[in-house]
Amino acid sequence: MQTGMPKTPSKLPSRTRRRVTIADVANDLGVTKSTVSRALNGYTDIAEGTRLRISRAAERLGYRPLSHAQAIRTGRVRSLGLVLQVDNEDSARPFLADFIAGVTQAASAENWTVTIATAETERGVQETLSRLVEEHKADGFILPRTRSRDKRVEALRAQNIPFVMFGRTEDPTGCSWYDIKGEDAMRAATARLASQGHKRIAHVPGGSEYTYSKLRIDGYRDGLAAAGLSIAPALITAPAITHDAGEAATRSLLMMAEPPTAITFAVDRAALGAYRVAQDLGLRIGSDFSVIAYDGIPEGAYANPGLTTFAVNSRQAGDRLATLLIKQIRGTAPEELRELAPATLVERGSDGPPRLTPAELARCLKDIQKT
Amino acid sequence: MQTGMPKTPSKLPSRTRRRVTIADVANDLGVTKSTVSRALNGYTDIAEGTRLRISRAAERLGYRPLSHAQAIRTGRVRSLGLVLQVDNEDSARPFLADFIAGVTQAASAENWTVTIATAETERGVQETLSRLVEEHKADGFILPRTRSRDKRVEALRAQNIPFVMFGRTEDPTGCSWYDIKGEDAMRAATARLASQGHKRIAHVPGGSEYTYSKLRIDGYRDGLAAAGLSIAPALITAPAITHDAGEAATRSLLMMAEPPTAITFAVDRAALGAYRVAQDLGLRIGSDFSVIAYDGIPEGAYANPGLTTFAVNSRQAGDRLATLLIKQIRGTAPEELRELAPATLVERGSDGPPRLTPAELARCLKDIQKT
DNA sequence: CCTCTTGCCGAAACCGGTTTCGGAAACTTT
DNA sequence: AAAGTTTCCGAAACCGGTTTCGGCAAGAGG
Repeated sequence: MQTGMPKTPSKLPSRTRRRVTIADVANDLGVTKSTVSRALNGYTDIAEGTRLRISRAAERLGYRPLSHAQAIRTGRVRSLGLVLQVDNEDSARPFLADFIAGVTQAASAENWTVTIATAETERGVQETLSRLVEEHKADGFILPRTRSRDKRVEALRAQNIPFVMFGRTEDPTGCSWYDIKGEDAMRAATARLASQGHKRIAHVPGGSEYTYSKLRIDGYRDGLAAAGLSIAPALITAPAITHDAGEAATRSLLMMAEPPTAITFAVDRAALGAYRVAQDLGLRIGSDFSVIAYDGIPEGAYANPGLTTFAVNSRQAGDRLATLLIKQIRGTAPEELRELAPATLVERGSDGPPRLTPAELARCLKDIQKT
Repeated sequence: MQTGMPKTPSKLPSRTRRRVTIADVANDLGVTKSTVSRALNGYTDIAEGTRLRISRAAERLGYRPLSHAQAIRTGRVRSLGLVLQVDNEDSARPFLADFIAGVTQAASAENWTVTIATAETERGVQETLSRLVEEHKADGFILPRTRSRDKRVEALRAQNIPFVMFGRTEDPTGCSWYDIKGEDAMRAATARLASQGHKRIAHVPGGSEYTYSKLRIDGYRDGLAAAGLSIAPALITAPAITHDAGEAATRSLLMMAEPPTAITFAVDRAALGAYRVAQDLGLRIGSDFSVIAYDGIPEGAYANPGLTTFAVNSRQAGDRLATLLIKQIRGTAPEELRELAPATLVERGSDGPPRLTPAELARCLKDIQKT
């Protein structure tokens, strides 16, 4: 028996033809690897002529450094990490493709890649993130859906690993973020409804664990105040981010002695729940009561009447987040990497001047109940 | 001036605390790196006792091999590549989150990761793929949306790089795939409609460049034949995969002298276009004419009446694809890695026995046109 | 003309692993 | 007891890059 046989594993991929390595480039020009490496990486102690010869030779030979070979010395894998939480409920996330497109596009532009992973639970996300960190599969992370108190943030901050948040958080020390000014959107929504003549405007907030929810409530309150309307705590319902929850919230609002003639929703999906209520009760959205929401999901366009909403540009968000993260990994201080962008109003048919006063609406609803 | 200064770059991340390397584990036990490596990688020339001591020490010290450090010797980065084409039209892909969840879950289970990238055009995909291949960012690739003649397949096959397709292709040599039996679904759809009493059943196919389109047409034809119905070429429209195209296709069918009383759509989204036609003409879907489609997008549930459709399990698809790909990378022959799965019928309200005969429907439509 | 810089590059170490090779010790076999 | 096998592990090379260190040659300054 031959002794040179491997004792077990080893099943190296049968490379069709060997890669072009840095040594090949060096040999081709009669210089050393180190010279090639420095020339290609912008060191200043290389003569301009040499640099040119080297980069041309590299080009000609089709040399591509292996990022994992570089990583072993530099500690950088040139990859961004993205861990998504995919719950069963809202796994159908329409923005996702756009968001990912934005992230990968910005990464590609710098010749970086994106390592993606998913988990179902919050804990799962946490574990997956740790695994990626431990194996150093990415140089930094993009954290979507930031919570007010976010364990991911705490973990990464403690280990001094670069990250950017999509959304803001309670304690911003050492954090970078990109976020949409949801508070401005809700303020504008309320103002718009007020100027249409609505006197009682309600708000259905999003999940209370997320920062955005609080911000949008603030915006709603500010809008009321600016319009000189009083702030009735009863007009803010329990959080609702699903169809069903939105439906329930709408019903509870219309059941009030003095129901609102307009409802702002922190989230489109919840707003679509209101359509079911309207259909059920025979009310017309946009006249009997108005709805303005936030997100800009495609279903909103197909609803009848179309949902007036503040749309966020997910692709741009992904793009900016990746860009900010790369900058941070390259050394920019996190505090300098913070961006806010506005949501854009998409005017459709779900809002308009109120046909009825709150009292009239209440009476009308009572009539409907009887039949 | 100190000479030890770097001439330019070098900005190594200030590691909080040094990683545990294989050398640390070796020193801890007084053995060599090579022993640790072989023990941890299942070589047979390591005493069982030693293996145990080593793996326990590794565990205790929290040792995690860096995959990129391994990759430099083994040529494997333990990562799956996924390049998505995100066109503007259908960037909102509801399955995507599920699909990605499936892929990443299966990858994680084997301690692999997923490298994701996107491009807008077919050429862009091609280029992105090449880049990932050249830099060896992944050991193999998952190709969604396979075309009958697919350049990605040709390129990867030529370079002998592992890949699996979501969908089938014209020339299957050296190919692995996972696919849903769309042909069976369409056959079943046609059979179902025939058994409900429909005599004229149309089909709106998907994009002709994709294999699935041809297969579904085949299924539709088989279904007609099995039901003893004649196959009229005029009942197969131009391809339609969007809302608008589906609407146009539906209109053209209803405009016929002898219109179909049932339409099968290769794609849900196109089927939703039929709803607009129905609303426009005051027809009732499910009685005036029936619709059965394929895909199982969430919007189908919200349509009125709900869209009867054959749903595909995207999550499972992603899961299986990743699993097959990993097997292939580990050495299984591609030809042995082929799987087909059925779509599952979701019965909702868009189909049912025809209220009218084709002739009556035609007359009815003519009446509507006049007014 | 001699020393001091400076510019530029080669030699060699290094990064964290894997794999080859060979040899000492233990175990069989004759 | 000698010779042949096995078992198990250490030494060292290797993978493809990056970075340090030092030295030669050319130019600057005295």
